[in-house]
Amino acid sequence: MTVTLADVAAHARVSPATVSRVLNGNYPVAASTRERVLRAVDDLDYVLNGPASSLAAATSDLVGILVNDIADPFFGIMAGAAQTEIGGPGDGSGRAGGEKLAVICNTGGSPERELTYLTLLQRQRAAAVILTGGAVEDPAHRAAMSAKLAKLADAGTRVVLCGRPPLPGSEAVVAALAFDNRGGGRRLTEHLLSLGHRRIAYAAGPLERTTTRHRLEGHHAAMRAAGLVGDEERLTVHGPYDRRSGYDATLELLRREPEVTAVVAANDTVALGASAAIRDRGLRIPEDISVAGFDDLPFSVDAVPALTTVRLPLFEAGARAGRLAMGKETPPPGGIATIAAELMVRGSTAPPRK
Amino acid sequence: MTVTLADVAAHARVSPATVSRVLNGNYPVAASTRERVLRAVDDLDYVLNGPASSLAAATSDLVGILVNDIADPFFGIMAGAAQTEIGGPGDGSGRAGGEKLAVICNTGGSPERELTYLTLLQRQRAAAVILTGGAVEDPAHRAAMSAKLAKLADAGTRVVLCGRPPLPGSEAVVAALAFDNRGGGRRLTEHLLSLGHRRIAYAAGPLERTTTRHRLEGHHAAMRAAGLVGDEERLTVHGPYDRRSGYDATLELLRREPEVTAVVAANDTVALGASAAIRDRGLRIPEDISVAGFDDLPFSVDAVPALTTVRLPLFEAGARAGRLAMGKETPPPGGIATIAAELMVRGSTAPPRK
DNA sequence: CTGTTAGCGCATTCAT
DNA sequence: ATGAATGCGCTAACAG
Repeated sequence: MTVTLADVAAHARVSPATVSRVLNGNYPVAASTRERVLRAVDDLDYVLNGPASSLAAATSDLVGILVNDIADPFFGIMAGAAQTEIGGPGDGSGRAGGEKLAVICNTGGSPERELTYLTLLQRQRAAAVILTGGAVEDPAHRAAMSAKLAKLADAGTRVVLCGRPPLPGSEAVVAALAFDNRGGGRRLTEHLLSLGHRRIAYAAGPLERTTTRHRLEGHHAAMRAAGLVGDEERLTVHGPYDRRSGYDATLELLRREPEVTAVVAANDTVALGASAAIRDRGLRIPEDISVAGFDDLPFSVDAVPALTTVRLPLFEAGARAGRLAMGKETPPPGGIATIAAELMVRGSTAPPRK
Repeated sequence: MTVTLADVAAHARVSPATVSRVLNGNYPVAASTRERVLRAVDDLDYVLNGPASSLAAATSDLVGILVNDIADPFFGIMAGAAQTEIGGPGDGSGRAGGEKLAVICNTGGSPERELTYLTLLQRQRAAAVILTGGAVEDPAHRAAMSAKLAKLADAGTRVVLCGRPPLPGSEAVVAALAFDNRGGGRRLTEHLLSLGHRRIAYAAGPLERTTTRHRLEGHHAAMRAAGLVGDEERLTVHGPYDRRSGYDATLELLRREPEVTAVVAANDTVALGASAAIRDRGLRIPEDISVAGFDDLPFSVDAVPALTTVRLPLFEAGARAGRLAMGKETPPPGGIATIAAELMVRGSTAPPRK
């Protein structure tokens, strides 16, 4: 019923070994034979048996890309870019030659699912794994991740981090591309301070995430440098990276401190929710309250007023991670690269009212 | 170096077959033996060899989810929902039991890549495939897709369509969940007509996409019913489903017909671009020009003014597609279900100026 | 309920 | 440059 490599060999009047060599292309084969084999492949509509191939070769062409929330363009952009780089342009025939199968796995931000996906990819003998976005900081989970990544690396899987800080003590990782969340956060708050803001509230992300912590640390560093200390706890509310969270957090922050003149959000999506809350309270942006985000997602420039934020080169970082995973690019020195974050000043921030 | 099932069997003092049965759980095994085996698995830190397993069983636990553009939340939401339903809640141990590996594949809207991914999944002997979003209408590609899906189905892969109309003449498909794009498009334009609009421009999606065509047909049906005929060509501009396209299309439409009082966009993202163009031309929304979108993505309610649009239950549809792919839900009668689209009237549409 | 046996389809030695 | 033979690690009959 199903066509095998042996069928192709018979049809082309060569040995199975020759067909294998033609298909994998990593061995000299006479041009005429190759052509005969390829014609047989087309004639019989043969499709390689991936599992059999992977079993024999002890490696597969699967590449996993783990994301925290695929409904969030932050991850969609990175994952899509990585996949483009890995999948290659395709040969236009739909026949699928030596292509890797780059696949995206959505952990939903759950540490358990993250580990489960890694196990599943390990089971498939994945060629590479890319981990994107902030990591959960729980020590037990960190240890479990280190161990798992080490095992993957042992089995020949290349591990790349994208938008995630390097795991201390894990030489398993080929390369780590870390965003400068701390620096971006600091410059953003410095911008607000330079406008004259002093009472700045922060609608933060989930507590135990590296991304959350680093952005917040940058904010605090700027505040401290301006001599603004002591109100950190009161002017910070944590929540998920979604619109609703930004809305609720902002209402709570305004309740705690009605004199707030600026709200910094954990990311652009949260900033959208924050803006809605501010407007629903009858306040104007930026006249009454300034709002700032982080990431510079595509919709941010279209917010009204346009959102001041910190741009992360998500597409470029994802593409680079893809190349690193493919071994198409040499890793940065020490395996670690910090990716710059650029302040984007737009209409949502302005000097506070007198 | 690498632990095999035989090692586990030796360690647990049972036969390899018994270990296999414990791991797959689809065969009676004495509780005491099972426990012994599981302990051996943990002791040796054994991970099943997926390729070997798939080869022997002639089926894998891979499920593919194809999307046109993963950076677009329209797809991210559906894909994430499907993946949640397929991956299951996880057992919290990260050990990965009988889980399927649900993976997202980004075609970038390219027909070639769509076919390539299907071949790759076919090669992996995928358990199921979910195709999301509009299809390309080129006849050659349609034929190639039908043939490919038939082959997949032959090999035991379950095929589910989500947000994509059924492929005529393809019984390969387990179920097709189609959005009521036509009905939604019609009701949206009827809403504008009822407000008093007559000169309505349309910033459409890519020409050859089913989604584009159906939404446009709904629009035309409403216009025709109102006796507005003849200006279709002049008041329609096609482009990709992105912000930039909406911006450019709207400038062009305003150039062609300065008296336009409403712009309907192919989707919410395009509507964002359209809104920006309108504002850049010094016009107000909705006082000077009304704007409407499609999909009701999360950010649409936060646009200023909030975007009138057509809500598609993306999460629910994706989840249902996931269950269908898993065989956890019985397909709709005839394998086809139409998913209702709900008009969401918000601030971006109002009666035209006198 | 458990053990034995025989492939699954291919890549890769070795030969030639 | 090609062919023949071996085994990758597991599942699925079939016995018992």
